[in-house]
Amino acid sequence: MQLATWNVNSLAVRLPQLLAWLEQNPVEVLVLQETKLTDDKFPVAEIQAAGYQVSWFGQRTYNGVALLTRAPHADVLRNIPGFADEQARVIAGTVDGVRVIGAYFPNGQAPGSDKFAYKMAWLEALERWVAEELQHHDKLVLLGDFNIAPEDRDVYDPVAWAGQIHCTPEERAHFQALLALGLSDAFRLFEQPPKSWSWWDYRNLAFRKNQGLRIDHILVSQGLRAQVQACVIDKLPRKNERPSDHAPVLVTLG
DNA sequence: ATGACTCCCAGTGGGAGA
Repeated sequence: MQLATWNVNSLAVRLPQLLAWLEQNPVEVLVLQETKLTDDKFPVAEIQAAGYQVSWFGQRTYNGVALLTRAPHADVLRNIPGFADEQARVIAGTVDGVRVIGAYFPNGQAPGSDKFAYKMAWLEALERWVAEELQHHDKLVLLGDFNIAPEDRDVYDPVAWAGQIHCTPEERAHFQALLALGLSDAFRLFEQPPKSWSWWDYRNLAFRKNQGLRIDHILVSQGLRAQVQACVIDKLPRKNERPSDHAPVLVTLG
């Protein structure tokens, strides 16, 4: 069973790339972020034609998430229960006995800003909710665009990025808090190439120079950890014409 | 270098992303 996450940065623009990618990577589960589509504009027919059952939750201009599964999924939740949020950032469902939570974490913009405070509040709410979900689901995967680089080795220039958004001690403490719930960073269960990133700035020829961050993650519960066989970042879509700035991340469960 | 690119909504520019 393969699960993947991909921030597509506008599904309206990236739909052809998504369908091509799914042909090459017929994963059982895919969560999308930054669809940037209101629900009435979601391309449900195209995605169903590709062989997926899909739930979606969007808004115009910003945010927007979706859950695609080959098998039927149930118990769909949109956003974090008990956390009033005007932004469409979370979609969860259960498929093949696995609780899947796809999330587009807030960017935070800059430490000290209102958006950073929102990010902190959102992270606290997420942790409370995931802790509760873990009480009901032994097999759980939390995956998406976390907008957090957990360690300096996840940053191409950790000195320049020290204390900057995605790299602040506060954000990294929240990432550790998620791990402390019993989740494991699937990517770090394996030897990985150094300088592995999941996002590269559109500017400055950053992809060509491999200047990026690892901010898209797949966290697995203890009940799944022994089943994790591989976790990789697929850089190929970043080489497309008009690519997303993020690459998909995939995990393989045995 | 307070930039660089891309997307969106807008409308001949500006905000946001990361």
